[in-house]
Amino acid sequence: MKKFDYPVNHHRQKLSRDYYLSGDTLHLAKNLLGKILFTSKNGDTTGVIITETEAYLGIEDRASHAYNNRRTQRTETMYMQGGTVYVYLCYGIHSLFNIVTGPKNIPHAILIRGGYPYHNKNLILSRRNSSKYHKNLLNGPGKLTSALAITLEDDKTDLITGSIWIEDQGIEISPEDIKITPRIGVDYAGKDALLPYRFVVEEHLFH
DNA sequence: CGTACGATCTGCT
DNA sequence: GCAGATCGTACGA
Repeated sequence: MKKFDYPVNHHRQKLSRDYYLSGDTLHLAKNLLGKILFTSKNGDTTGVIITETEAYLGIEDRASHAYNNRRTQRTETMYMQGGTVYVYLCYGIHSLFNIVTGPKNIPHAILIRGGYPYHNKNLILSRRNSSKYHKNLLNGPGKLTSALAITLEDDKTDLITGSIWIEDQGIEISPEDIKITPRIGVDYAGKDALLPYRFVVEEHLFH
């Protein structure tokens, strides 16, 4: 069993506006693997290592909410500047957490689909109604938001100034440890359903 | 207005 | 492995 070697000296480095403004959403989706996603709720801060992402490439991507330049009350968030949080309700139950990327009016987003406990593990466990870590604890976008107490009210939060943010704490994921697959649950997207826009850290790195 | 359905999870079999 | 939960959103009448 291989255990990931965390950096000893935490050099807390919150990701900047410029990071999210990059127009290369596929690169960002890969680069976000290993970064730490934090939320602060009622004075409690929790953080998870991002281990799974999916890219949604705006108006030309049939799987994207913003396909064909669709602008509605819900999708308006996707047209905000990079570094904005996009949360929407899925299946009537789950709040899914996305990061808007690129400049204003380019509605790209990255769905965060999985993580590994990093900070305040006890609160993460209790929010997930679990007594100990197991491999299915945070392996899904709804589980992740549950663990971090992210709700629809967090939609439009700014990752630079708000109570949700992402840090680089020096965890590097090498390309050979990233599995690339089609996205999950987008069968309706026709040929775009097969695009290799899902990025998953090999499971053996964390447990 | 009415209705169909979803970037899912859980519990039960 | 599968059904049921559960409600906001999108879109058409």
